[in-house]
Amino acid sequence: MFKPLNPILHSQLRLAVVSLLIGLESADFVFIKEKTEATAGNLSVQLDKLEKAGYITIKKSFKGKRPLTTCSITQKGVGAFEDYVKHLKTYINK
Amino acid sequence: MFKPLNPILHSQLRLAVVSLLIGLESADFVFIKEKTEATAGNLSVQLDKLEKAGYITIKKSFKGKRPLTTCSITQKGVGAFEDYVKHLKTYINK
DNA sequence: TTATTTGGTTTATGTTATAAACTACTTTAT
DNA sequence: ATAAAGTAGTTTATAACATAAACCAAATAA
Repeated sequence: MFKPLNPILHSQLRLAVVSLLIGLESADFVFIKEKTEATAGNLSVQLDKLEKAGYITIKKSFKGKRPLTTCSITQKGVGAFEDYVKHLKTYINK
Repeated sequence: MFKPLNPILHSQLRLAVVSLLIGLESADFVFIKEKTEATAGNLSVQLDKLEKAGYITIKKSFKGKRPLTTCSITQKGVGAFEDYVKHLKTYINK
């Protein structure tokens, strides 16, 4: 009846990040921070968890002289998201 | 873009409980426990939180000689659930 | 040159979720 | 009658989580 929800995605910020990255080639730290209205600290931590779960990849580089952190969703991440949504529906469809 | 999710409902078990109670006149502790597959301890704690939030009412009585805990959703609970689902959609509709 | 801003990371703290242990009683078996 | 097992929960201890605050390194502005 109530299928277990993936705890990695059952977090407001991590879900927002994954949701944002879906359909996007990639997005950088600052962009994600602005869209999700997260604090930098929290975002840093949660991106790490998503990466460790294999749901996103994080690439570090420089834009000019400044550090640039670029994130992309992986196939595994897309699959997990779709699964999460499917399971969520067992909760929200009355 | 990403509306904040009500933290009281953004919990697997509490969401399952509210989801279950919607459309039901009432349900007792054991029934809810079975349907949600929660442990009794966790369920006890989470029902308490839902009651303190005003989302459900809890009535204690006896069925024969045994204690009976009966839960019903309140109007406030129904409203919060509907709101939660609406906000969730900002996350899950791509 | 010192102050501020940018782009983050680390750390400390409070909150949450959960299982395990416990309470209080009832029913069943001996 | 008494011990063992079952029912219906609650309380408590612990681990996981979310978050803000403090921090770091470098760049830019004053």
